[in-house]
Amino acid sequence: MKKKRDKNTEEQILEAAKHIFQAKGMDGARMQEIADKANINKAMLHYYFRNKKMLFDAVFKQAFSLIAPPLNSILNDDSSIEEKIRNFTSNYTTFMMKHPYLPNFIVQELNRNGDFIQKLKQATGFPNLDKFKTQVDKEVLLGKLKPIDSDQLFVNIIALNVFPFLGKPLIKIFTNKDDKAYEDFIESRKIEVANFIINSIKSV
Amino acid sequence: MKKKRDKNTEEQILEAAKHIFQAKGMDGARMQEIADKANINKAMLHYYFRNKKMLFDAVFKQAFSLIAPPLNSILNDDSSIEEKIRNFTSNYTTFMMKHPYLPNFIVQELNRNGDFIQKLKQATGFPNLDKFKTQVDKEVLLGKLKPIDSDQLFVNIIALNVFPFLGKPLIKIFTNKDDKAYEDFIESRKIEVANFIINSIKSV
DNA sequence: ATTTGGTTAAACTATTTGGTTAAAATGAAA
DNA sequence: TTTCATTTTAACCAAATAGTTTAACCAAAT
Repeated sequence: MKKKRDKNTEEQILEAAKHIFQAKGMDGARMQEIADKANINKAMLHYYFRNKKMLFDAVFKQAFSLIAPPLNSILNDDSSIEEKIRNFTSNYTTFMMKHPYLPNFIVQELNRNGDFIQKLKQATGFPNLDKFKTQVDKEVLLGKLKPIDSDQLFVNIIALNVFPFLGKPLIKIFTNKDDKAYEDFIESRKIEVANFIINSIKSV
Repeated sequence: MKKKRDKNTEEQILEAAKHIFQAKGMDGARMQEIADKANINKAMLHYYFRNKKMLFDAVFKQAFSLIAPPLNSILNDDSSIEEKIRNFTSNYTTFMMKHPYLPNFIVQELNRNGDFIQKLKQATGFPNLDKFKTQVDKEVLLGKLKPIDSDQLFVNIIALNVFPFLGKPLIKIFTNKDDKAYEDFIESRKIEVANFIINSIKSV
């Protein structure tokens, strides 16, 4: 009467689903392809996750949980804005280089399916900007930073760090880079982007 | 023996296909849905465009042609880098506000289908960065700009202008904005982003 | 009026695909 | 060894979907 619950199978499915969904999206992915990748009978996908939507949600939630908490912790530590920016830029680029499909996957599916961003907001570790915003305002008041709206600054930081992964194909043709050159380019952004931002906002 | 060729039908199809493909992507779009939207028999889609792939390509090519040539002309006019940045930021944001699905559509499908970016490069009006790059290098040498790699600057400009549209759902929850607030936020970026960039790169 | 090339609609086809089912295998506990 | 819940497999199924075919339609040319 004891459950055996081969945790391994469930993980194999999730791992395979992650690959397929991230590469092809919800609509482009095929349940059979996921099953094949996991070396498992297709019925198992339904046994463990009921249907495609729920399997997808599980994958998405896991992907989002990789991104959000670290962002949250950087945003809320006790360092200065300048340190936060340098820290974030370096860490996130390093992380994204290891998970290049992630940004596109999340942005894409969020644009496609608006309602399920609401569910995410409840999740623990969902980024909270309050501290960051008051800190920016304070440093502006103290004269450490030039006047800037904290939301604008936040979006600028994210944009400069995330876009290069979203727009990889565009960047490669526009700037005539092969894969190696692109990788070097990204690598150097770990510090270049931080400098670019600090240059712009730091008081002289 | 004369052809009647109701040009209108073809345009209706393209218009409907544009809407559906941009909202749902290649995989999520349904030929029947496109036909319904165009108020036309599904067989017409195949009569005019042969198959789904070719219809999609036509839509994509048209979308890309909306984006690329204006970028090219701004990049290659005779104004200074600072003017180019202000000009581009304002014009592109205005344009994107009228076509909010466009950036996501292009980025998405380019990431999905790597090979057809090659075809685009042949198209006339494909952006050429040479003049922009030499101009940046020159202004750096003249001391007008602080030292910066022209590719990095280019990507930063694009990132700051395009990301806010790609990441609309993310921005809305992270910064707690409803649709109106988001729109105001974007509107103010028409000048804020240019200031942000100029602040960073202009020599003091 | 008839022919003719191009256009449109309706019905149809073949295949793919998400999901189901029923039976077989597995393995821990009694 | 028997029992019995849990896990796995193979065969199915119904709906959806891209694409095809065939015949009707229409406007202009003869």
